[in-house]
Amino acid sequence: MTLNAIDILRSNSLPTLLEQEIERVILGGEFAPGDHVNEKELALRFGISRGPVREALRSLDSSGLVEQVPNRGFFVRRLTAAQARDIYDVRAVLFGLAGKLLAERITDEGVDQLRAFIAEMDTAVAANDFEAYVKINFVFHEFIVVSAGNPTLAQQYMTLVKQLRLYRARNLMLGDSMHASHQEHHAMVDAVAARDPARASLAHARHVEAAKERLMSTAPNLK
Amino acid sequence: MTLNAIDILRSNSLPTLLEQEIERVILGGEFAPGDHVNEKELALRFGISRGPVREALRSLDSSGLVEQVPNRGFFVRRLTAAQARDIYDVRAVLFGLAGKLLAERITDEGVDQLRAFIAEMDTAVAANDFEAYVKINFVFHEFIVVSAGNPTLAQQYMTLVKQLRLYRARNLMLGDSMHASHQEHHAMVDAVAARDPARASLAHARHVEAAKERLMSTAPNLK
DNA sequence: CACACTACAATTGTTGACAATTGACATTCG
DNA sequence: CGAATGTCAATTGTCAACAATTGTAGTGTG
Repeated sequence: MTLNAIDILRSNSLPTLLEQEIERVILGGEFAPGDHVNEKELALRFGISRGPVREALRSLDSSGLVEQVPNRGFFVRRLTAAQARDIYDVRAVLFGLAGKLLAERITDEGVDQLRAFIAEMDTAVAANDFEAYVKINFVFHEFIVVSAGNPTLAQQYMTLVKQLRLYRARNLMLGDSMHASHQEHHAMVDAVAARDPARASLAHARHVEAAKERLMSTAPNLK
Repeated sequence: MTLNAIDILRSNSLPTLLEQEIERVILGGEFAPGDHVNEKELALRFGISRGPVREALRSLDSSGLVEQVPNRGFFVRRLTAAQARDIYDVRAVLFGLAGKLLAERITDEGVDQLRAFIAEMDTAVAANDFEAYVKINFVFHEFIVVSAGNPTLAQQYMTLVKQLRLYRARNLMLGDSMHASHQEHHAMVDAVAARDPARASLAHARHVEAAKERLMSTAPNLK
């Protein structure tokens, strides 16, 4: 089901669309953490005035992806290791809640979908296709928090996932991390399929905690 | 320690200050959920142009306090009972984490401060001074999440607390709720003072869950 | 050579103007 | 009388212009 252009404009204004586009540009790696985000260039690039660009950047500031410095402009947020750790801790409890809610409400079709994600990631792991794994992993996580049925939870969780991409972009995931990570995915889905909220909550939270430890062990610097 | 005017402007731009001011106006009850937030009037009121007002409102949109409708403007967010429940669920796990972290790192001075808050609320409860209780309660909660030492947690938690004020503004807290609420505060602080992370986590999460039940039992409508 | 000062281009912060949209009200028609 | 249409004021969305700020480069001095 696709929206036509009129419907798109009816439900989105320029700053909203811009926000998504700039977010894509930032998280896509075109900007590094700490990079200056030039309003004028962005306005030229999208063929619009600076007003809506500033509005979009304000939103991204609130989402924690950029930081505004008065009279100097917006900069892609730079995360310290300590900040990344903090974000992971919050993300872990949120994901634990998502796992619990999911186990309480999952449908048979939902379990099938989760298994399908697992199979896709199995394939990527077997082929050592890191890039494919990361993509499916993102969609898998998003599916989980959206399916948990609590929009506030999904929004807060995805905000943190995006913030962490600012940190992870600097640190490559190692192959054995991918394997370990995926073992945890199996455990998560097994718990959900068993409709065991406590086990699912624990498996989900532990997955994020383990991801934190894996990431921090490959990036020991505190600053 | 007060900043002089130059320092304030150095570290804040107009939209940032405006955001805080508009937030105060909204949460202070001047606007009801669903009310239209008129850019032009706000600009006149603060003696500035509409540009910075729009930027500030964009931020508040990202924080979930207002909602933007294309070509119609910004409206104070209206929460359904189901949405409020979702927010409470997320808030509960966050507060649980805050309690755990606090129990792990609280100082003797910190415990004294918590006890001081409790004493103040004891006084308010004994005097049936609901208004004073609500104020101290807010500061008490803020102190807890800030003292937990995880800025991401504090920011996400306070964002949810503010959002819930949009819902609670419509529902008065009853006297017995205040008494029950405060019993839970005692349990929370006892667990933290005992440096028992698991007990503190449980007490904090339960407090928010109980607050949810109290609020929902006084507002049965789902819309 | 290092530091201080000056000039200036680039950028940010804000403003007021104009075009587009919407809701409220009045008028017309069946 | 109710529904449809037209009008218009208020407001939103965006733009370009201007003032203010900042960083950089060049120059002068000890």
